[in-house]
Amino acid sequence: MSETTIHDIAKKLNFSASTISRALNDNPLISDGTRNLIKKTAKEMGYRPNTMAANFRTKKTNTIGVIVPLINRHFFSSVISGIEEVAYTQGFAVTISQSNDNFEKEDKIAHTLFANRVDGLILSIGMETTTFDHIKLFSDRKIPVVFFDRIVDEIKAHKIVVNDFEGGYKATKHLIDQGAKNIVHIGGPLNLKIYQDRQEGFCRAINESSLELDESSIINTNLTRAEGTKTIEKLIKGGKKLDAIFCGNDTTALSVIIYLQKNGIKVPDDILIVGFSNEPFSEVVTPSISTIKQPGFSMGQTAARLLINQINNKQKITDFKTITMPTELIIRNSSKRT
Amino acid sequence: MSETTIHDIAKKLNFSASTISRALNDNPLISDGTRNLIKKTAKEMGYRPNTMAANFRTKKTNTIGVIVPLINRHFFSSVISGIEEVAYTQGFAVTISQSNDNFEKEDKIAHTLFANRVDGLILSIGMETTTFDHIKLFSDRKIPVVFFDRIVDEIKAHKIVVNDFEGGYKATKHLIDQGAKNIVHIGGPLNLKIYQDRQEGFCRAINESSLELDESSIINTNLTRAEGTKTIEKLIKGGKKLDAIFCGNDTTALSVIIYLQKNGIKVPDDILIVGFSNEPFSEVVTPSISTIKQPGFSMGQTAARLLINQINNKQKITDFKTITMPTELIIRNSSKRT
DNA sequence: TTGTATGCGTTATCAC
DNA sequence: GTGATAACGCATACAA
Repeated sequence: MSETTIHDIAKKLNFSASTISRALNDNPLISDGTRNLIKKTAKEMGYRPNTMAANFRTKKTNTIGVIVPLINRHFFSSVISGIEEVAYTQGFAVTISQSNDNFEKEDKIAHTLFANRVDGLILSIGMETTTFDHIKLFSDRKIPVVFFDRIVDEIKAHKIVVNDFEGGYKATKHLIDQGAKNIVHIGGPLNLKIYQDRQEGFCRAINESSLELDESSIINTNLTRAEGTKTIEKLIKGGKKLDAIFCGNDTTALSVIIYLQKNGIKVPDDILIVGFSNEPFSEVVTPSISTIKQPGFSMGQTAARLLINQINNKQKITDFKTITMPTELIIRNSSKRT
Repeated sequence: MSETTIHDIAKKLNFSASTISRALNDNPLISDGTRNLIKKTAKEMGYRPNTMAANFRTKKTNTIGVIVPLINRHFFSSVISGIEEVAYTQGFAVTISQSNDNFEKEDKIAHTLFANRVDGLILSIGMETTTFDHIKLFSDRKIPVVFFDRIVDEIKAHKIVVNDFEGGYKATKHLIDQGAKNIVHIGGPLNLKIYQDRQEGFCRAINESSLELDESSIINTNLTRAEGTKTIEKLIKGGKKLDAIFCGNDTTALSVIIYLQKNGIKVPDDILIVGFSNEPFSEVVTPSISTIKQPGFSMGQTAARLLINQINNKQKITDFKTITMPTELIIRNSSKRT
């Protein structure tokens, strides 16, 4: 019933447990003969290493903790997929949690992951998160942390982002190039840097053009489908003059398009729309949504590589880099002036 | 530098380590006074329990292992999301891996999860998997296993599936009710039981009606976008008489719709379409795609609840149940006879 | 090249 | 109620 341990093998072979341990870990001190014998016997006896015991002993879990706002979302599951792929080849397990954009949950998850002594943490913070003690828990103790997408300035760590500024700029510039004169930006909450950056990209593009930057043309929401609908409704019913909208994500773009269509306003004929993220649906809705592509999978790969490097190279890192992945403007029908 | 342990607290408070341990674990033997004192001091000293040590001692990791073919896919990420949600509320962590439908990887993942002594395993097997020693590793040692979606007959365990037969039946019946006379089924590879079942549902519905079941009306593909396009092209160019198609998944339905629209054939006016899975895009494309909803999220929840029940109730289970989650026909525009 | 001794931090079994 | 002690399975410093 009970699992065989290295002691069982030792007894059977008249070796000491340390020899068994060394042989199984390919320690070069052990002679080929005994190593082979030990490995063979271990297999015969159905030996399965108790990683828990080894972890406890070595204070290494070979586990990476991941916190995302929501697993079930294309961008995040792509990132997770990329993380898992790299982690697997490097012998790391991946423990995943979702914060649901709820600070309390994020905080609790972080503490749990810490208590489980994950070797490193990769995360994208939730929308409510404004304090970072739960992250400092890790960084203070030299446990590597890598941020992606929704990053945090206050904490020194490697960060993987897409160039949100560039994305916002490109999207807006494209609308201007299409002849839009009154462009509205429905953006995300400004406590998240990505939404700040997208918004700044928007502002820059406007300012570089001959258009006026109008405060009332920037609305910040939580970028859900419901909020998107409410926001566009308020704009339209309020008589806001607009001929183009740069939305902070595709979901918002979608809700806006649906609302407009329902109310007899044509996209792109009357109002041009650009979204952000290249969600799978954006390609196939009618009209297809112009958007900014974020390379989720390779962001995950990069994050994992960076983190594992830190885990393996114990020497402390002095210069943390922020890797900015390029964005790509995908022009589809929602923004094509006919 | 080093973490404070229960011994540090014990020394400071002149208690024994056991008392600290008991107090921290709310053992009723400890008096309220000392418990409060200990908890307060623990907090002050920044004590963080070393879960690794506790796990090692108790042989419980409070961790659930999950293996899916591909994380980055809506159905699977939904299931994972459901698993995580339940696991979190019950105090379990979730370790996730993707097999990429590769047997070797699946095997290696299973062994790693076992070595890490996960308390239970939830999985959907890969397309290449035909032997199950890597799963028996768990079941032989009474470590609970729950299968979902792609299940295995050979192993006794709880299983969560959707009723694919019922789904196929409902979809086809709906088309018949809409007045379709020549219905084609573009189905998936028959080595996977789920596609067999969907196809059987199709056949049953046809047979129960006044329509003839025509062998040439069933085409099996790998259900990719490209295959879908090729298949519908061949049908149309071949002059196949058809007024409705039941597609094995939404992706195929989408590719069929796009092809038909490009070729001046109207959906649903000329040809009715029903898909399968309720992918996010199916709701928002034009025409919106009628489909069969698979409750991924609640499948994940159910799987996690079942697994955690087994983990907590040590007594061995004799009757394993296969839970068949109901499918839901979602009627949208692609199949509404106008 | 192999063996001996020790300890990781916690919980469980006794004892008092 | 609380304390002393052992044990979980493994890896490693030190010895031989």
